Amino acid sequence: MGILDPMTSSNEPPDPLTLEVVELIGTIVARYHEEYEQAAAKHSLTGAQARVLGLLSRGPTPMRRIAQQLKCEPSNVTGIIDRLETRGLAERRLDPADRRVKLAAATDRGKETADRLRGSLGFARAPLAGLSERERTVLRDLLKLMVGPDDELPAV
Amino acid sequence: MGILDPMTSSNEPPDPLTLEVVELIGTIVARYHEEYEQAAAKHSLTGAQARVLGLLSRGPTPMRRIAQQLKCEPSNVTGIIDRLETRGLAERRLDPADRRVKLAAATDRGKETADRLRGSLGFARAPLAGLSERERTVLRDLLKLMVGPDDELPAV
DNA sequence: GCTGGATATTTCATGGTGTCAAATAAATGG
DNA sequence: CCATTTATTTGACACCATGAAATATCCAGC
Repeated sequence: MGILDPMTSSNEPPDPLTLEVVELIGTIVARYHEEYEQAAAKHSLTGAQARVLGLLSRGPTPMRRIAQQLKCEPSNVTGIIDRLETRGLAERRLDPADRRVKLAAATDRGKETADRLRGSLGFARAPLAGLSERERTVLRDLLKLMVGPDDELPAV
Repeated sequence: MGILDPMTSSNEPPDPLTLEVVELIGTIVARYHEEYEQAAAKHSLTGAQARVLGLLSRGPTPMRRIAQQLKCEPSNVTGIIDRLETRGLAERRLDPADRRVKLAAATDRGKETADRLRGSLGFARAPLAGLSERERTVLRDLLKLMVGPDDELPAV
């Protein structure tokens, strides 16, 4: 399971090395979020709106699926899409295959915004610039080990 | 500067390796947050409340300082402390040195809660369990390179 | 000492995010 | 055809967050 899996958060004495890594990750997480919000704000979007718009830019998506990716209740997505819709960045379409579902889709303006957003989100590149290709390869492999088998794709 | 430093988020073609690392970090960030919220929820706290309680467990803290650590407006802290206070986890004290400031402090119950919280927050240990000591050392060094000089401490 | 400007906190209005429960509509399987 | 399940929305509520304005206090300079 994940980082917080209760079954594995044992009572072993936390060794200093592990604690150091944990703290480093905490720092990275804090920066990542802070800067993600800032990037979104530059386009007058909240973090949630930016995330959803990013999802939509991959193609029309059922409301339910968005909720799953965001790990929140479907009723919450309604509001987020509402706000994107009133700003002309997204629209609702009917799914011809199943009349219960509504597909949220990015409008052209929405796609543009998502593109510009992705541009300013090249961010995590910056700190990696200080690493050689060899170092980045090692880092990737270690992170992969940490993350485990990729059965779910990130919504960020 | 930080991860999102606009001066360095250049227009170079993003190489696939870097993108992969970025995505992995995104995954870790998402998990970290999700599981932090869950851990807080187990103690009937929101993420923000858990963070503040963690801060308070280090000692009485002026409202202003809390806002700085959370990187939010002071007026926001008022509400968070209010809610912790009505639940008997925190209290406001007057600063004898400066009668303008109020010190938020964890009550005994608040300290207990913070301790239990810290316990369930050993989480990031779990995914590191799969790494050997040697691997963790390499990971630490690479992350250190990424994070850069530690001039600010994380509030998470 | 007094006064003017800075500082710390709170209050109020407002908006976004999130949950839960209930309503509606449509699919699906007996 | 009917009961059940599934997808979405609505409404009520709590929390987080901001910004502007009010209050109280400090502090510097006169």
